[in-house]
Amino acid sequence: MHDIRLLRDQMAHLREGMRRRGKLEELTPLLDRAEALEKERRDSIRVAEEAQAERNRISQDVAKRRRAGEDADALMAEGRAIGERIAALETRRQAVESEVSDILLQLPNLTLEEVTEGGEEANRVVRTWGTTREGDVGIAPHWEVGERLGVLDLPRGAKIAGSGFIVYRGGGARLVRALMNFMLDLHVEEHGYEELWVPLLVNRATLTGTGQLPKFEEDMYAVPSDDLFLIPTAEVPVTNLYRDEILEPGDMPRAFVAFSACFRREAGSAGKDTRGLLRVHEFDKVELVRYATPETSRAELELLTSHAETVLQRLELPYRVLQLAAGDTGFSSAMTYDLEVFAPGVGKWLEVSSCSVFTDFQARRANIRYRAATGEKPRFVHTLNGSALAFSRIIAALLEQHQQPDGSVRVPAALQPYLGRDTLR
RNA sequence: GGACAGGUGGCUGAGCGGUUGAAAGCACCGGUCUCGAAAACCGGCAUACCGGCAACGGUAUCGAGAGUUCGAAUCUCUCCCUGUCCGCCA
Repeated sequence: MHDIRLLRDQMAHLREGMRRRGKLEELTPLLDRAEALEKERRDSIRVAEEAQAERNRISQDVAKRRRAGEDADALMAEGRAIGERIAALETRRQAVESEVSDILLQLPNLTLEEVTEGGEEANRVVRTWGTTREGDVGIAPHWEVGERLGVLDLPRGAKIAGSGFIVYRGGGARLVRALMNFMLDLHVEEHGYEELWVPLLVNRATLTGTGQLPKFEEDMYAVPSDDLFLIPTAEVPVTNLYRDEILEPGDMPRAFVAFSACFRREAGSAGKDTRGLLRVHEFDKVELVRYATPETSRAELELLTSHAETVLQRLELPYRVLQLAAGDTGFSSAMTYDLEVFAPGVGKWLEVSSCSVFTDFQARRANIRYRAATGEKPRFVHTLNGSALAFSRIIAALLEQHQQPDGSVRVPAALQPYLGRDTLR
């Protein structure tokens, strides 16, 4: 969410930001409306507050007369009339304010200067790592090798829950557990993150804080009887950890890592990438979240991304890093790197991580602040997050990239102590 | 799920429906005293928004929301949270 003050004194800047995302034409009516409403909002505040001040004066007079034993009926009648006027003004003011904030919630974040303009086609590969097995013949897609090795049981997953719900078994089940421990240990012990274990069910206030609500309610699994939702990512509970709080000097920066299952209805993507593990309703993920100061957040994006990359390197999976163009950058993000790993069995680059800096866009919405020094005014933190990493696509990539001619799968050295074996066969 | 008891400023804790933004204490900041410190004393000390160059003025906020009233921290209702006891349960 943007600062409402932008509507007052930085309209040109705001319009330019929308243009860079390729959204100016679409959003111009909203921007114009918001600019006018903000003016009306301030006018209506002034008028309503003047009426309230008068009512307060009258009430004081009533009290004074009462104490003096004088008659106050006329004043009370006047107060009643003003009360009605105030109610009307308040109603109007609330309508204006809620329309402004509705619009504000629909405007995407401003991307950083260095983010290139344009849509998906303007995404830039900033670096690659490792050698892909693109073109190697005879590499089976992960669902085939997974079923053959007995590590995946897709039909039974579909039976007990539905398509897009996975049963891992034997070495596959242990692989999930191994990935969890491997990634958490790496980030805690080598990268300095605080480990968290968080609820998978969260309330509306939390989802509103990170922006899933009110706009994306349809994308989530819900428990209506208790008004709770299954989290689509650990970003939601973790970023909200300090919602409505002020961090004191010395509490910054913060770095959190959490494992969680993630639940996505994928309502709009039926029929796309439905085979195997590429797009599922429930998957596991280790998520990194950082609270930074405005001065360091840009540099922390590089740091966070490098932490996610380390996981891929240790798993010996070739990958590339994409810097997303403004038009492809997510709604709340100011700058995003996507990490894509190559899966030779399906012949595709798979997105396994998205590392973003949100500037103060999320923090304003979730009201997460910090004090740089004792006595100073609180400022909004800058939030960052990135997956490190999402399991199901990583498992797909492992089953394909490390597939041997005999159909077995080599386990990368970093994972062997966690998995207790060097080959899945 | 049931029964009680609560939710007031950074903390503790007062608060008859009418100068209560809110007593008092602690903490914190400044000053006096002191070689310095402690103690003592004096003063200051919430946030947000609106208007104003500013001084300052105004409005709102006592868990959240709605209501009663000329006027609500104080009365009514709904919800949320915390504590204790009971029930149920991995």
